[in-house]
Amino acid sequence: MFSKSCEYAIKAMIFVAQKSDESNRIGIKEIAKGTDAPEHFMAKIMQDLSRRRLIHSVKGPNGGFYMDKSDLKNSIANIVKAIDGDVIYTDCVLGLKVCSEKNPCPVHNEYKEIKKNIIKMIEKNSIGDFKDKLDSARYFLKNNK
Amino acid sequence: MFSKSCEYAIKAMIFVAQKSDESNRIGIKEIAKGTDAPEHFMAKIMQDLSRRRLIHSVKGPNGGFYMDKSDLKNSIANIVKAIDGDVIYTDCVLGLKVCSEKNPCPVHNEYKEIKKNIIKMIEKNSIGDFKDKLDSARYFLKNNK
DNA sequence: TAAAATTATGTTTTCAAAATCTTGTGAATA
DNA sequence: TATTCACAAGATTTTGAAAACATAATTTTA
Repeated sequence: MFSKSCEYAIKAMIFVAQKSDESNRIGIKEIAKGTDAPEHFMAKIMQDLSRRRLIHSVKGPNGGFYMDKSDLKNSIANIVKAIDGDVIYTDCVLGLKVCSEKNPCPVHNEYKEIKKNIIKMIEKNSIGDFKDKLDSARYFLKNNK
Repeated sequence: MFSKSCEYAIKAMIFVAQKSDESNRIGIKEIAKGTDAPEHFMAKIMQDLSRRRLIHSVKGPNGGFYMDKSDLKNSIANIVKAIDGDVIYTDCVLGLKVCSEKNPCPVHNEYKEIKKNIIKMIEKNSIGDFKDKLDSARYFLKNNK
């Protein structure tokens, strides 16, 4: 569904949303630990996210990543688009280059509804929504060992 | 969603369903051409499918692949399971090793419904259904050049 | 014996992951 | 107050493994 990078990105965004605010930043090491991701790989993903202005970062001592109010309003879809592009919006389940109403693959109509639901799911949910969920402590970003 | 191999497998199954019967087999070259797939790669996939008894094959002159009545009853799900295993049934959108009702990721509940629809889609549709669709000539297995 | 699937092996490409180097920033200190 | 040091993100490169794709040899059978 999503690339590994994208999975990590979503988890990281939710994690930072929950753990940080403007005056309380959080470093890569913690983010990697908290999301069960390889540190260096996560660093690269955080760079992408910050370059695309989905998250704020501060260098130097006491620096780190944080999200402000407007960052929290970003939808999951914005993250997905930043990392994976718009493949989820355009791709055909059977991998046809062109798959449309005029030129449908055999499963096009069946999949159309599903795709609609997927898009609805990632667009209607904002990072802020998940912050609240995680606060309730019934949801997880990694498996406890 | 599905692996490349799995996409090819589904296309090949639909193609053979449409083009062959017990006395009229179809060779790998034709299958590859008809589905826009690399010939040798497709050969390997056809082997898998035949080893798992989702399709029939005959060696030698005038040999090839074909589907009998019971083959046509196979669902898309059977192909997916044969090639990709049950990842589609068990995997978490965010890549958690364990993601369940007891231990849900933040998007678990949202994705649950979507997964249900995906499974319904691949289970309710048999290869035979798509054979009919393709016969109607409004559907495509490859892009015309 | 020729046609076709089957088997085995090899190459290329892609992607996740790791390592390393660079840049910017705050704080201590001489 | 200028200098230096340490910390943390930013950027680039390298490595490893898996997936995708290709070639060649081997059966099987009409």
